[in-house]
Amino acid sequence: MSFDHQKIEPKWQKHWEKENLYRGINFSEKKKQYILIEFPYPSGERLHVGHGRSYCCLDAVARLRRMQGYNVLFPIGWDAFGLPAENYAIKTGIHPSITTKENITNSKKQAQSWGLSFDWEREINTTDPDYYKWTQWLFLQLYKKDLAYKKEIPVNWCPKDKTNLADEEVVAGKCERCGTPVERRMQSQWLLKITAYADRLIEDLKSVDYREDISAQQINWIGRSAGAQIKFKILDHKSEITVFTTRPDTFYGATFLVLSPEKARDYLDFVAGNKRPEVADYIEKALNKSELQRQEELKEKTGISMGFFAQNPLTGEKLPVWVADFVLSGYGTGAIMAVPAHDQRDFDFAKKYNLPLKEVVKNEKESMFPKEAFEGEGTLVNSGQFDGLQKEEAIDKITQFLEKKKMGERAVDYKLRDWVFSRQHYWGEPIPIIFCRNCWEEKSEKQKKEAREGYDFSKIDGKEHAVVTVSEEDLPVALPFVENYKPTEIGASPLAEIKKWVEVRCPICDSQARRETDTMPNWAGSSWYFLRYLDPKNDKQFADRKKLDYWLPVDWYNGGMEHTTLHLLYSRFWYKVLADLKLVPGVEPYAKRTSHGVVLGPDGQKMSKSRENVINPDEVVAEFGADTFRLYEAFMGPFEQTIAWDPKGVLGVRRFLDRVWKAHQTVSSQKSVVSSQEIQRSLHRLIKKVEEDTLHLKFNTAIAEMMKFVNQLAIGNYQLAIEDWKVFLQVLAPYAPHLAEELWHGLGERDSVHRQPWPKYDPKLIVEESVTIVVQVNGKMRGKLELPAGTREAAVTELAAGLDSVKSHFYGKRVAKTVFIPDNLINFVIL
RNA sequence: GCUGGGGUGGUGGAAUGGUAUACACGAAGGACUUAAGAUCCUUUGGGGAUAAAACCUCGUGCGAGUUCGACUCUCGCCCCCAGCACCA
Repeated sequence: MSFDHQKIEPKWQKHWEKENLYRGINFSEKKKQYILIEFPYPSGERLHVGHGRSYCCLDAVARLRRMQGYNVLFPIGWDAFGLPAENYAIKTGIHPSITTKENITNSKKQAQSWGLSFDWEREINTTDPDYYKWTQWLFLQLYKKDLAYKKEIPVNWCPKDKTNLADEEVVAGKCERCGTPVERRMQSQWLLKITAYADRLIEDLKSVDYREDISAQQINWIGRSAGAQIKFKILDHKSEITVFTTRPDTFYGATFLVLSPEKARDYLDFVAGNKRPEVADYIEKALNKSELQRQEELKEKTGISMGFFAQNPLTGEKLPVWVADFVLSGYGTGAIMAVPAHDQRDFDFAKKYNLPLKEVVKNEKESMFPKEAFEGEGTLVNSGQFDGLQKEEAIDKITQFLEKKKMGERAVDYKLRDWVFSRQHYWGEPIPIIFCRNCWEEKSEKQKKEAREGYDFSKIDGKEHAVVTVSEEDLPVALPFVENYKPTEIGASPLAEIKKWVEVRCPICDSQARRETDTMPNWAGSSWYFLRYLDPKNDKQFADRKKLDYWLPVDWYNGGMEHTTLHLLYSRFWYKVLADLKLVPGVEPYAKRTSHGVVLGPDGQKMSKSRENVINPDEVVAEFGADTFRLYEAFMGPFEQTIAWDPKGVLGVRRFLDRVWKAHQTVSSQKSVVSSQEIQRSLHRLIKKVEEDTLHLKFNTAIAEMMKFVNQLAIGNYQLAIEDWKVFLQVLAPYAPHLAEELWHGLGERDSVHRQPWPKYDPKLIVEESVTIVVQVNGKMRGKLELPAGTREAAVTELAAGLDSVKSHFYGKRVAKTVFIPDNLINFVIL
C-alpha cells in the first residue's frame, strides 16, 4: 500500500502558495526568527542535491520555528551575476541576460517542487537594476569612506577566463573555477580596504556563535601577527632597509638581511655601480616566475648577494644584504632580518650560501642547535644588556629600546590582503565611477599629490584622470545590452568597446569624461543581499532602518564551507562598514553560522558530469516524491559531515513514509479515543526529541526517532487515539510537509497542519514509570532489573545481589563498595 | 609544518561518564505469489558454550592513565578528511 506523491504534492504546493502561508511579517508582535540559506547561483546546471541538503534541513527548522510561534523569515533570491553565468552564455551563444532569466525560472520551479517554505514575496535577483542600484550605492559609500581605491598592483590573472582573481579565488596557484595556472600581471584595479577591519573581523567573532572551524579558518586566513619594524642603515648609501619581524627578541642573532626580488629592484642602480650584473639577472628571472613555478620550487631556496652591507643599529655589525625569492614582497615590508640560528628557513639559506650563524636563545633541554634552528623558548645570550631575559620580556624590552632610539617600532601585519574588487568582464555590476581629465587638471599641486598618495586617480592612455563618483540620482549605472560580451584578449572589459556608453559628461565640470569599464566581482551583490530581503521593493533606500532593526541580526545562517574566507568574510566586512556609517544595527550580521557537509556521488567521489555520478534531484522527486527527497537529505547522515548519496537509502525513507500512510489508514478506521500508556509515552518522548534534535542540527536522529515510533505501531496490537495521531502528524510536518498535510486534512481538519502550534510534551509522561536498572559487578553488566521508578537503594541492592548471574561472581570475594545511581544502575565493587 | 574536524558492525551511522552498535541500508531464512517485484515476519559484531537457553569471553585506530565504571575525560603515538602554507 502506497500513496501517490505525484498527486498530493503539487496539490498542497499550490494550496500553500494561494494561502500565502510562509510570509515573514514586518513588525509582528511575535518573536522574530531570521533563518537564512545562501542564495543560489542560477547556473545552467540547476539546483543539485547539495542545495537540497541545506534548504530542506533549514526548511524543517523554519517550519518548526513557525509552529513554535515565531515570526519566521525564510527568504530566497538569486545571485546571478558572475563568471559562470557569463561562461555559460558564451558556451551556448545566448546572451547572459536571457540564460540567467531561464535558469532562474527553472531553479525556482525546482525549489518550489521541494515544498520549501520560502517567502516568495521577498525574492530578489542581484542582476535586477533595482537591486544593483543599491550595490552601486553601497560601493560609493565605501569610496566616500576612503575604503575603495584604485591602484596598479600585481594581480592573479587567469588566461582562460581572461580575468583577474582575488587571492581567495586562487587555489594552489590555480584558478578556483577552471583550474588554469594563474599568471602574475600588473594592472590598475579597484581595491577595498578590508585590511582596515582585520582586527575587528577577528575580535568580533567572540560575540557570535560560529562553528569552531569556521571562526578558526577566518582567523587563520586573516593571519594576524604582531612584532616590530626595524630600520637598518645601508652602508655607503643614503637610504635604509626596514624589516618586519615577529621575533624582535632574536634581534642580536641577525647575521644578514634578505630582500624580496621586487624590493631589490629599487637598489639596481646602486648594485650596478658595484659591477654585479648577475644580480640584475637573478632579479629579473625571479620576477618572471609564475605563482605556480614559485610554489613548485618551494623546497630549494635560491638567492644572491646584492654586494652591499647594512648596519645593525645597536651593535654596529656589518650585515651583508641578499636578495632571495623565498622572501615575499606582499608580506611585511618585503625585507627580513635573517636569524639563521632561530628560524629554519634562514638556517637552510645560511647553510646553502655559507653565511654565519649566531645563537642568541639557549635552551639546554630542547635546542638541537647547531644541527637545526631552535625556534622554541629559552634564555637570551649574546644579546648585550638583554642577556638572561625570557622570550616575552625580551620582545618587550628590545622593542621599547628600539623605539626609544627611533630605530624601530611595534607593528602588526596580516596575511589578509585588500580585496581586489574589479573584474574585466561584462556580466557584473558596473562600477559607478567616472574619470575626468579636466577635473584633474583643475586640482592644485597639493591636491594632486594627495590623490596620488591615496591612489585616488586613474591613468588612461598615460594621462592622469580624477575619480568622480556618479551622482546618487543617476544610479543605477545600467549595464548596457551588448552583442559581444566575450572578454577581450588584452584583459579589458568588453564595456570598454562601447563608445556610446563609455563617453559621458563629467557630473562635476560637464566636460568630456570616461566611465569606469570594470565591473564588480560576483561577491558584491552577495555581500548585502540578506539586508535587501528585509525591504526588497524600497526605491528610496537599500532598506528601511526600522525593518533592519526589527529583523537583524540573522539568527541562523547556513552555507558552504567554501565561502568561509570569501562571501562570509566579505559580507561581515561590508556590514561593519555599514555599522560605522550607522546604517545598520549592531556590528555582526549573523548571530549563528553553520555549514552543511558536501554530498558526494554514490561512488564516494565528488559529483561531476565526467564521472557520471551526478544525482539529479528532479528525478528523485519525480520517482519518490519531495517528502522522500527532503527526508533523505536530512536522514543521510550528520548534517555537517561529507557523505555519499545512497540510492538505497532513499528507498528506505520512502518505505518509512509508506508505513506512515498505512498506519494512518489503520488509525483512522479504528477510531480509538484513548491511546495506550506505552504509545502515549513514546509520543511525548518523540515530541521532545524531534524538537531538540532539529534545533541542534541533528536531523538524522530526529527522523530515526520518528521511524522508531512508527515501527512500534507496525508491530500491531496497539491502541492509538486519533487525537494523538494528529500530534504525530504535527511532529512529522516540518520534515514531510506534503504527506502530513494530506493526512491531516484526511482527518477532517480544515486549517493547514503548518499553522498548528508545535505540540507540547508532558514532562510527566517522559519519565518512565518502570525503569531498567543495570546491575554491574566491577563495572561489567551482569544483569538487569525491571523496577518501579524511584525504588530505593536498599531494595535494589537486595534484589540485585539476589540475581544468580550476580551471585556467581561473589563466590570467594567480598563486596567492598556499592555504587548506586537511582533509576539507572547499581555497581558492586568486589575484591 | 600550522589550524580545525574525525577514526565505532559488511555499509551510512547512534550513544559526550553508566546496557556499545539506536535508526537505516545490505545480507540470510521464512510467509504471500504460478513466478518476479512489492509487502510482512525472523535473524544478523567476533569467538566459546548449550538439545535450546541462561551464560562466558573479546570488541569503539594504537599505547598508557584517571574512575566503582571510559567510544566518551587526560597524556603520548598512528592514520584519514578539510583549510592554509617560504607569512619572517
